[in-house]
Amino acid sequence: MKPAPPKNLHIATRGTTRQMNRRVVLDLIRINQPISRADLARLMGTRRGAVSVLVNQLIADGAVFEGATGEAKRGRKPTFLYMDSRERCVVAVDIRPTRTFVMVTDLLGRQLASVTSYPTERDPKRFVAGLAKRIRALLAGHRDLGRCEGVGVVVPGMVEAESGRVLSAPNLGWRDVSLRESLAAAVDLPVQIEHSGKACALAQLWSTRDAGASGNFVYLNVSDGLGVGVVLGGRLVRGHHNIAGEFGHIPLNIDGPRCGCGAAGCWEVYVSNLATLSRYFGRDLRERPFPADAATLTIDDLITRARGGDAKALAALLSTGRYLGLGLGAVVNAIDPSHVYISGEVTAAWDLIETTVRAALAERVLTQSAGATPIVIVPPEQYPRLRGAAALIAAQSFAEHMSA
Amino acid sequence: MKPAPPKNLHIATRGTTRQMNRRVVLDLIRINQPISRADLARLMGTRRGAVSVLVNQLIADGAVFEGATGEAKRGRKPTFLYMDSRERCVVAVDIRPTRTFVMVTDLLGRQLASVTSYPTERDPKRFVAGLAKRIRALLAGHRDLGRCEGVGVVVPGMVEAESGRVLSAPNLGWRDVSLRESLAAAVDLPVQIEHSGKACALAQLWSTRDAGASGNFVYLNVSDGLGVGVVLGGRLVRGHHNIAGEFGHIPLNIDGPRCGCGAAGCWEVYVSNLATLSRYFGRDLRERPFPADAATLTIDDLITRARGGDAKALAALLSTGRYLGLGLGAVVNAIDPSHVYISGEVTAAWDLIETTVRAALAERVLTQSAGATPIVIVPPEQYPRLRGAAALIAAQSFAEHMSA
DNA sequence: CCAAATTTGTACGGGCTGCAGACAATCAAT
DNA sequence: ATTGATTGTCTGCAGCCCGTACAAATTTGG
Repeated sequence: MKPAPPKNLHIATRGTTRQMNRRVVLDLIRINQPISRADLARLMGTRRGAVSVLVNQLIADGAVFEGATGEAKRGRKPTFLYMDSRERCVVAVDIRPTRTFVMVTDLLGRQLASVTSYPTERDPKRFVAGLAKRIRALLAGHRDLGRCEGVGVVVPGMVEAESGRVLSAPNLGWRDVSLRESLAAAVDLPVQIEHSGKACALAQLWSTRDAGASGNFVYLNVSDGLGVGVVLGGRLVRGHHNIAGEFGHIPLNIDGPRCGCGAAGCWEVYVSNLATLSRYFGRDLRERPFPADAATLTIDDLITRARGGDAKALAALLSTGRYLGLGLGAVVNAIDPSHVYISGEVTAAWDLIETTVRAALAERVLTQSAGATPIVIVPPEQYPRLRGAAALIAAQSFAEHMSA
Repeated sequence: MKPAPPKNLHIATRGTTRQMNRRVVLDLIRINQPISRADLARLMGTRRGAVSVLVNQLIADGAVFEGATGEAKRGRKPTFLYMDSRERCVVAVDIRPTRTFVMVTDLLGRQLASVTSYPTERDPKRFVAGLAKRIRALLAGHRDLGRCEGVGVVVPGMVEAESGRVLSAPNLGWRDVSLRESLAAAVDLPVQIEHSGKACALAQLWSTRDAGASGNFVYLNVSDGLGVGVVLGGRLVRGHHNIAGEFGHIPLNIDGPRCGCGAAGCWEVYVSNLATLSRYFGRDLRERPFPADAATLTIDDLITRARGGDAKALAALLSTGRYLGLGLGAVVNAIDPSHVYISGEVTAAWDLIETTVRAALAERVLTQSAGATPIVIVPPEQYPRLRGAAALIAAQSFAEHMSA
């Protein structure tokens, strides 16, 4: 009789050392590709012999492949190593209240075909049916992209980690929808669902150069809602029920306007696109939900008007900027990140609102250094949310090569 | 020429496995002592031979010692192992705005002598001189306690990790005080300084049974200020500048009363002891700082009055309870902890305010499960802050046995 | 064109580690 | 006294990294 399994207690066995280094090698190849065995050894501070064994094992497992030989000023030319992402693709889906976006990427999250979008069907059942139909058609039309490894989906709401059920997505009106199960059955592919903020943070973590090294950052996605993802110590913070990071629903004012989540005065209510537009139209923010059919004007239009000299538009943006900075101050106080990444439509007006944001941040922050926390804008051209969706599948496919 | 050192990149070497298991064994002995080698092997799921080697090495290093043989129903009696905390002690110091508390503990944080306290001197230089004098006298009078391993100090403010300087402690009126350096010179002992919330969380982490296993919790200390410590994945969250976890300064209302930190409407302003007392006296919270000499009434007195039927006292407490729950909702949304620990004077009235706290928490939280997050009260008899101070030294002394 | 220098990737012995099973010591129950 | 169970140790084995040496590949210098 084998002894009881060590539950949640990291005992190191003979193979643990190999596993750890295997992971490091795979990470380094992913980040620095193309790279040679000798360069890996230099980066890791080990001998070339050690990495050769690891690399050859990864090649045998199909995680890595040898490409063309590289150039060297003197001496034998190195053989470059690449992540093996050939003939495999991922479907990334971004569900938003108004429209749903679909993209095909490779295993590294690189775009392989143009992004398509269509209006979001609010009924879960019909939504799944429509999405599955589009995914099947997309893959049938692009057989050259290789085998599809899975579908990654980001939603503006909370997701249960194990089951992939959407617990609550107020902006979609969804509650307890078993999205993963039904979609997986409809497309006959592995499906991963995650909160948009968490997924964006995950993608950012993956594409960061110094992977794992002091990875303490916060990712903010400002759009219909306010999605936040937190990475601490190189790991995405999930919390006990996988609902950590909901900074969008910390209060700016507990007596403020009501939020879709049921509470009052959440940060999200002050900085979402809807909030900015409502402010422009002079409506009371308390009249939420704002009638959607009346809002033909988009945030992009608003920014254009602000640049064109519309004082009311500029004021609405600056007001959003101020609230953004105030809430950011709370986040910085709580997390003390080394960076803050922000994406979303409103970042197109960053040059207009930056000083306002920073001033508001400094107002609430406890030290000068915290007030100087670098803010990095992630431009919409990078499709951060779709990249996050792709990362969900890529990370999983990656993990398979870790333990084997 | 050795290759460059692997910067922030966890490469596993030959000895890494041993180090990891050494750590696990030491942790298990600390938590479960007294324990035998055979029981350790069962807990870890390894063979007895493996743990024997580890244990004997720890004994040789003086981290662990063999005690009396234990009892067994059948077979050979096991030899119990203990953390070697004999003839070593730690001085724990809790600096609070009104009084400073001092206690002597062993390396496990167990109280060895009665707690003493004296009024806090606000001038840093004179404070250090007075504290050093008392520590020297205390140790001279208790030579039976063995060699002092160091002095752990908790302060209500931010501390720079490397230098041990107090960056800012508004409630003490301190700013950029090099406390560790000066105190270490005055008492000629190692000194560790830390924020009270972080230290309490650290102590809680250490005394928790399942060390490291899904250690996701938040520690709240409600007293003169609001000290918060966060533990995620079994690790204390420090952040980039060691100022993470300052949830005391997230806003409940950005237009609220001014806080000592410079911002407005911080959670701390609504739930600190001063806030509760001010509410009882009917003063406007905006008149901060409250005149200290006028406040001869303590929170404990207030609670006594509330129990005696003083409706105003009860109302003040319930109001604090409501704000406590509202802020707690923000913390739970952000961190999604498995537990919340709360200590501080006001917890003596927990039976009076619990339902109010829970109702307010549920109001702001996003899921039902999050609203049911267990709240554990840490009673003042356990001296949580002093235990936290002791843990600072114990953890360090512990770490020395990890790598060697 | 050839030899020296340089770089890459591989091969082999050594040391450290955990793994598995056997063994002596110890103690209660029979 | 015998039996059976339990503890702690010991010994051979396999896995892994470390250090060194070595062949292959390529540029540089004459």
